[in-house]
Amino acid sequence: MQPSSLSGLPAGVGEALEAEGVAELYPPQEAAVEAGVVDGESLVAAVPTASGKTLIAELAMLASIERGGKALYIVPLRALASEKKAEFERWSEFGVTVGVSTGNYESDGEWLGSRDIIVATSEKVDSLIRNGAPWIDDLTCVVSDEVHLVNDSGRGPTLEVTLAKLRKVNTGLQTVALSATVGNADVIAEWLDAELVESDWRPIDLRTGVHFGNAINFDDGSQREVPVDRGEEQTARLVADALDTEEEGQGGSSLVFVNSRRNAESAARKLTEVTGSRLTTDERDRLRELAEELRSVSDTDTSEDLADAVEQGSAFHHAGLASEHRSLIEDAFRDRLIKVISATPTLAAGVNTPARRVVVRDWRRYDGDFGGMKPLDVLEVHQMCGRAGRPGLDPYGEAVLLANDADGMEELFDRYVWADAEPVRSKLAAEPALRTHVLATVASGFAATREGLLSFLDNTLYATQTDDEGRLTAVTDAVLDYLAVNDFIERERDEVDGTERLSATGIGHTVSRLYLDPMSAAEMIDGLRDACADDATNTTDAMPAESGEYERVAPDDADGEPGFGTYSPVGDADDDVGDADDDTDDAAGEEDGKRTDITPLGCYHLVSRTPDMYELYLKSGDRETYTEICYERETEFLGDVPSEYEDVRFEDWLASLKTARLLEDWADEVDEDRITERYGVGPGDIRGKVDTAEWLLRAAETLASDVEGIDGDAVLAVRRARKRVEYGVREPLLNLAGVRNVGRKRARRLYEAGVETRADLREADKAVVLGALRGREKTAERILEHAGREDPSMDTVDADASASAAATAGSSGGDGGGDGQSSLGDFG
DNA sequence: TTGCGCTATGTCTAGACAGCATGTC
DNA sequence: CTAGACATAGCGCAA
Repeated sequence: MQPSSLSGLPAGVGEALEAEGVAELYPPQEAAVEAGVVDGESLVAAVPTASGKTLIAELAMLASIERGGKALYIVPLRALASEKKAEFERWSEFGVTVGVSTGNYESDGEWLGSRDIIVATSEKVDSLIRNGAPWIDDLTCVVSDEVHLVNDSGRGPTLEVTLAKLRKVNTGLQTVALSATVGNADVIAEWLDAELVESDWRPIDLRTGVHFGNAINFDDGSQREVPVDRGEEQTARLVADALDTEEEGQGGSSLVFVNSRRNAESAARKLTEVTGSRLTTDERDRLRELAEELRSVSDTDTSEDLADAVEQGSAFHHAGLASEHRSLIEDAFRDRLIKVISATPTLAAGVNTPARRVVVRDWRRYDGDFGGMKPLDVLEVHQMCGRAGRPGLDPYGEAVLLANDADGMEELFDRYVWADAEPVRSKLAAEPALRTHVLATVASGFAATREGLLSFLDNTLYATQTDDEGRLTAVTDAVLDYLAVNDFIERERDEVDGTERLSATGIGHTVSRLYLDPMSAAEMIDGLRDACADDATNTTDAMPAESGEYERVAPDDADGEPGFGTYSPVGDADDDVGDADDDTDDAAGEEDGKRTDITPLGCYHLVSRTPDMYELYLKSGDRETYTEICYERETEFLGDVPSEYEDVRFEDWLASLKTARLLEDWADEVDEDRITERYGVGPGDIRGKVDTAEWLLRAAETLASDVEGIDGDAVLAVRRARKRVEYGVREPLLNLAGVRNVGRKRARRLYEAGVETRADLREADKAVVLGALRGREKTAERILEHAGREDPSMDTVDADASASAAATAGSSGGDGGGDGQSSLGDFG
């Protein structure tokens, strides 16, 4: 079937596709057309990755737009949103416009309504529905990419409920669901009233095999000789073999999947021996440049190790990397500059990074709940394998699993090579998921009674899958109780017909719109109220002692009451607790003359113990460290501190305290590398935590001003804490850090040089500013401009030496151009 | 006593969505 | 029911 033979598309689209090289539709695409995607039929396409799924979606969207409609494309990852947008923008010559909306990035509110195609994450779509985005009603076509995500217990329910809502608002909405090949695509099709196209067809052949001994044994019965010498690593040998195989003059790059960050890093280091000796001089030069760029992203060991490996043509990839690291690596890999990446599953589901050969080195991963090493899902391994085969470069892709012996090889063949992916199962009937979605469903008017709610939930995948109707009802009732107790919904019995009416309270609406887990909201409200109540009854001793030591007093009543231990301050310090270099006293706190007992640490702990913040893991020794801090700073926590004897709860509390301390360190201008070292995290983790904290603190501010019993001082305290964590600076630097292109580092340098505020920036001696910014004229000019200075030009200005010295003394190390990584507007 | 190399024991473990609008004399 | 890479402590031994 030729693209130009399709009717219903905007004029010229078929020809344009043919000009792009799509002479014939792929078989699955043809099947989709036959099933009626171009005519507005709903469709589930369960086909392998990179087999032209996107084109199926494009045909549906373009045809829908041609009929005067509007399309929504739901992506599973923020990073994919921009990738898809760029892809769809090639239709702009046919008048098709594209907009993106994710938590991160938004191509302007009102404006979205005028776009023909909108790309968004499922959570963002959910949020837009909750907030009543007007264009939702205008949708005629929705595409859900990677629908098998409904199987995920954390995020699946959101996708499920969101699709149900879209279809409810918009009867006759064309639903196109793109899925990996899963065990029960038919059930998904049944749920969505859609036609089903299922296929294993791939445009680039994929050979899957298992390496054992001296050869890879492929699923098609062929073998490839890859002898492993004694003392040599299987992985290294396979990567070398791919590189040495010249196909059309190209050595093939590889992707190695491993099961932990540490393994990813150590594998990358080992693989430098393979890649380093196979580089041209030109590649070496370009890699050195890339390495410098990577180093300047962040002053951490992770950054350094990554750059060292990259200089040799090898890289690692995991969520501890900063996002700038990740995209630099991905781009360089696509450009074939980097020869091998060893990665955790980040890369399996993320942006498109095909390789000639994929090596699945580890097929088991630690899982605490499982109690050991758990075999990966078949679906996950298939996704990894699916990354093999670069379109236009490789005649076929190779995916290789590793076995140590014949038995192992047989097991891998049975378990993964021959196996079909697991069926997808809805995870909706769980309290955390329903807590959020029941509230949102009631708040945004999709249901007004318990029965209405249950009948709405009948439109979900869960309902079409389950044979146990009772379970969903039971969990829903439990959740309704929870929401009512916490004052998020109201239940009123109608005197006439006896039905129970459900409605969201004011605060319930707010929680729904803020996209908070109601439990997070409840925790934050309780904590802040508690602090304000203490404040009112206890104004004189509410002041936290600056350096006081606290000694725990065991609960005085040993009866069965599950109460909390009581703690009281003790005047005399008898030992030296805490790092000397780590004083967190915040002199600036007193500057406004009004002391509130809500400290940043208190705020950070409050949001850290919320279910919306995922926990940092307590390592050995952490228990003691943080128990100690818990007593030392007992007065700062908002709400009750659980007793040390209440094991599980206390453990969670300490884990949250660890997160809170990380945030506090960040807000105290502790160097990034100190933080990564101290908490055992990567630069990417810090950014993630900071972002989440920022979001939750902002939500806490909104809640606090909406709710009874929380005073204005508390709101201000939360705001201050939020700004400090947002910019990563102490109080006095807040003003400076608000200037674009001034992050925590530049703000500190300017401050040390005597430029203390935005206003100073406009008045200050340019030589001083330039000195503080280490002589970088362009940076200085941009900053002055953003500060509102009339004449930002730095021509004829010489850097002031003493300012430069003061600035350097203030911060450690860190050269390279990309400093100030905490500022959003930074560029390379 | 010092230094070395070995083994027993202990430690640690993937990923990632959301909101929101800034400041000024 | 289930792991494995790596670091560190602890030990025996030889010089």
